[in-house]
Amino acid sequence: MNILIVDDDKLVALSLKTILESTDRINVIAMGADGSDAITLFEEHKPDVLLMDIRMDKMTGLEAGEIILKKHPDAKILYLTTFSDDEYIVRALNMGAKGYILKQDFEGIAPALEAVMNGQSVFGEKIIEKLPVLINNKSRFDFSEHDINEKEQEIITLVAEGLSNKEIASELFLSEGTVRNYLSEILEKLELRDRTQLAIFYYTNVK
Amino acid sequence: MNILIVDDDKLVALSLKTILESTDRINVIAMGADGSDAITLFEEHKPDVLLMDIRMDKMTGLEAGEIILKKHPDAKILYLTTFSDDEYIVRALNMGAKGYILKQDFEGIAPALEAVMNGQSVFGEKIIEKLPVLINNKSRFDFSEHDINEKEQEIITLVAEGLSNKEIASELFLSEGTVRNYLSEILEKLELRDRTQLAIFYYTNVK
DNA sequence: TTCTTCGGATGACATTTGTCACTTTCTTTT
DNA sequence: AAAAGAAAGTGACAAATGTCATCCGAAGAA
Repeated sequence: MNILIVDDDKLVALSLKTILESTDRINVIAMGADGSDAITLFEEHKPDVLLMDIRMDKMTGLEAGEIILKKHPDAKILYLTTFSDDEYIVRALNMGAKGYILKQDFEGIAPALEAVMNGQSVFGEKIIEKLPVLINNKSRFDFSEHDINEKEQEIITLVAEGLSNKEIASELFLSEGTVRNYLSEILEKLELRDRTQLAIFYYTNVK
Repeated sequence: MNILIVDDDKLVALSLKTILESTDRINVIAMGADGSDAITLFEEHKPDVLLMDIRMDKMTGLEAGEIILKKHPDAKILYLTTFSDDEYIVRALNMGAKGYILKQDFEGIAPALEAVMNGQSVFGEKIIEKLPVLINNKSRFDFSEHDINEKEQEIITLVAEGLSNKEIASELFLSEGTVRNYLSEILEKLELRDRTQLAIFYYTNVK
């Protein structure tokens, strides 16, 4: 498997090369330092996978990627970056990049390359967590971190379905007063004012 | 790396096992045939990665995944499926699955598992192609079709931001009573009961 | 000029909601 | 057995909410 590495940080590029070449299936055929390098080196070597940084002088990895993909729609480009900017993720996805992983977990780059080689796409942990947000503005919320117990979660769900306290009570076989007490507790824990804000919270942060 | 395979098609499950065990780093510790198997076997073996089909009798892989992830948020679940249904992809992403790949390219499953093991997420080619569509497909609600005028829209927006009638009134330089009247009108038009349902409506249909 | 419409406002009313203090009952802990 | 917690409930209260009939003034339409 022939890889082209493009990164303006020589140190990063070199350590990547070292790591990747320690595996026997991967061969680094060339290295570049910016977007225009990426384009010329890609043309010259036709690597199986192009492993490229996003932020670079002269031409960013995204621009270079767009140009390369226009000419070679099957090019496999795997982005490598230090931060996870929403804009970048969307743009990379739209152009048809094969993945977007964070430099920080570079021990995992070799298998990621293997997967890309097999036609799959790979995303780093931090990246994938953002996808639900991008898709429908929903992110996952960890109830346990806010001391929200099982029963409270049920109530939150029902509030988010638009039920009244009375309806929730009969749904859960509790008295209306109890539901009110629970809800009051929930609102305090989440620092919200009323059930509407809770529903909003649910739809913007949970699920 | 210990893997749990769950698929109701014995043949598929067996060939997966064979393929995966031909690599030296992967060890299949157990196999199940439906969602409830997945849950019990997961509890019993605590596999590094759970490789699971989506469509199964009794309990689907998605339901099982949700249950497992509720108890073990760090569980690594990789879905394996024959088709690429939008609904499923979104649901899998929302729950926090580590990937979603098509059975058809099962030669690539081993590296996908490696990548997942390294904390990354892997998606099949056909799957990732759908993501941009999903991201840009935020359904938009056509207010004009429901006779919702300009002012009413403003109020809806503010309700969806969690403001009280009083706050909305001062925001819009109206009296609280007027806001109440408007809101009452809106609720009737949209056939909703209260502001919470309106907020929910907003977050599920608008934007 | 009247008539009508429309945006906005009032006031009154019944409900719903959120808060709080306190009780009961059952289960754990000590 | 006594103490300490949960889980659930009660009653009371203030505030917010939703509904309705009605009113007012300005802008158009007849």
